[in-house]
Order: sequence, then C-alpha cells, then structure tokens
Amino acid sequence: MTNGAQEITDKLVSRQIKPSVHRMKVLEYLINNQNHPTVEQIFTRLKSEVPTLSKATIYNTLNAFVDAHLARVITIEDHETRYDHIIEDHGHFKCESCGAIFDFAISLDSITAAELDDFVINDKNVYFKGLCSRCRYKNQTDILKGECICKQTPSKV
Amino acid sequence: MTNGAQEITDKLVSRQIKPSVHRMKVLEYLINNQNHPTVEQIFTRLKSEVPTLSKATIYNTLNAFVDAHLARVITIEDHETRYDHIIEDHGHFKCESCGAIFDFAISLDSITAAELDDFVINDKNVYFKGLCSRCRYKNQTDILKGECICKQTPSKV
DNA sequence: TTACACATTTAGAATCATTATAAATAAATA
DNA sequence: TATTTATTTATAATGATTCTAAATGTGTAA
Repeated sequence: MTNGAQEITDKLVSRQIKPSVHRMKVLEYLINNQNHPTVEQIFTRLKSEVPTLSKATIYNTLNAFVDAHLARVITIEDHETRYDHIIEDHGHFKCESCGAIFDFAISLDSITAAELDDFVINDKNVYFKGLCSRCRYKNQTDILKGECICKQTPSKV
Repeated sequence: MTNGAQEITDKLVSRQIKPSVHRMKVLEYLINNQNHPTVEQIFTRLKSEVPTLSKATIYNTLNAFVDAHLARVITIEDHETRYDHIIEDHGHFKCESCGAIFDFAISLDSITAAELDDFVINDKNVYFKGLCSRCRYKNQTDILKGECICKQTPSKV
C-alpha cells in the first residue's frame, strides 16, 4: 500500500505546505506506517535513508502537519508523544498493562454535545484505557512493555 | 462547595492511598478547583499555605492519584500537562484560538466499540478541538491566550 | 515519654524531549 | 549566473519531569 509521490505532494499542497523532500518523506512514513510513531522512531528510520537528516526537521515538519490538520498528536499520558496520520473515525485504546496502543473503529459523528452547538469542532478524539484481552486473561504484565503493536486489530491479539 | 476533610480522607483510603497532609491538600485542590490545573498552578497555590512544600511532592502525589484513577491527565497537546479530578461523563473542548479548555456533558456509556468487547475499559476520554463561540464570532485570537476559563460553561462564554 | 522503624517529604542534581538560534545548504527566480 | 528566499542543519538553551540521598514526620511498643 505504498503511496505514490503524487498523492503525497497533493496532500501537502492541499494544506498549503510546500512539498519539500523531507516533508514528503515524513508524510509518507506516517501514511505507510500507521503505528503511532514517536519522533525518535521516525527520525531513526528516515535517517537511514537520508543520513544528513536533523531531528529538528522532524519536529518542525510534524508541528507543521499538526497545525495543518494533516497529523494529530496522540498523548495517552506517559509523555510519549506519538503522531497519527489523520484518518476519520477511529479511536485509540491503550492497555495499562502492556502499553500497546490499538486503533478501533468508531463513529465520531454520533458523538455530539448540545452545549457545543455554537462552537466550531475541527477535530474529535476518543481514547480509552484499560486492559487488552491478552493482558486481561494472561496477566502478562511484562511482555511487550512499551511496544506498539497497534497494527494488530484488537480482536486478533 | 468546600469538601470536608472526612470526605477527602475517605476518597484516598478507598483507593489505598494513605491520607497524608499533603495528599489531602492536593486532592482538595483538585476537587474544589476543577479548572484543569497544571503542576505549576497547584504548586504555587499550595506553597502559600505550606511554605516548605516541594514540587516533587506534587509530582509524586499526582502520579499516585493517576495510577489510582483518582485523577486523570488531560493532554490536548501543547505539552501543558493538566490534571483533572475524575468525574464521570464529561468531555473536554480546547479552543485552538484562545487556548481555553471547556468541559461539556457527554454520555460516555453510549460510546462503545464492538472491537473492544474482549477488553477491560477502565477509562474513557473524549476531547474535541476547534473554535469556541467567542473566537468564532469575534476572532479575538489574542485574548485569553493560554488562560483556562473552563469554569464557564460553553454556552455562557 | 522515649526509642525505633518506616513512610513521606525535601532540595537539588540529572535526564530527556522539545524549542530556539544562527549558520549552511538548497531551491526558486530573474 | 547571480540573487533572493525557504529549508535544513547543528548545537545551545529551555523547561518539565524524574531521580537520589538526606531530612523530617508518623506510628508503635516498651
């Protein structure tokens, strides 16, 4: 499911971001690796392709993406800032035991609040915390500590 | 709406946290000031009552509260970690223009995901981002920058 | 009360993620 | 090509949080 360069360029341009080589690489990474990467993960990976890469560029780029609503920050505590390419209609679940983050489908349209009728809502976020099925049954507290296995769907784990 | 010492003690004990003087002060603050305070705000306020207070104590205490589900971290980006005494059935709205955080009522029970049937859900969080009514209409980008005026209900602003 | 054990708190150093700054590089334009 | 502008780099600065060891407080039993 590799995305073509044209698609990436179009996405950036449609959000008024000039498609520099590095920005394209970062967006491509986010689209093709929807595993809620940290800055560190993105940096390490892209550094191997572009050895001169600076971490500041990753920060700059991600901040620009967030401002432009091309990406969102998901912070389910722990000061491990992770980034998510914005795709509609999914929430996040974080297992308090193993630390894994799961995506799950949810209809964001159905989540409304009358009190906010006069507000403009640009972004809706839903996240749950608890125990994933694996930890619930096996109580394997130690395994997978901190690892993100979110490409697995919840039911598969 | 000041809470009695007994209530505070009970809350702590029920979560297996020994009710030291400082822990009681912090919990009391969270309950009586539901304005999503930062560590800095809590520290500054309590420091005036207890001059020997150390910031590390605030961190220790809040971490213990979060672990015990007595408080939650609300991180709607910006690396401004704020704490919220856990009360059921409210979501958070952050205005991207003025930075204010609003509470709004929401039925968390109605937010479900079939994929998570096998999971144990301990905590549900909902937050929206966008423009509050004031900024929407007046475009007063600069006012209230970073200030939390969340004790106002959305409709009143 | 005193002595002891144990938990809590303090102060400050250490860590780590993020941002700021200024120089260097690359891209765009004429 | 020369010139301007945007982007990226490298590193220093910042700031929030955690760690550590010493100090203080609390509870218990003699």
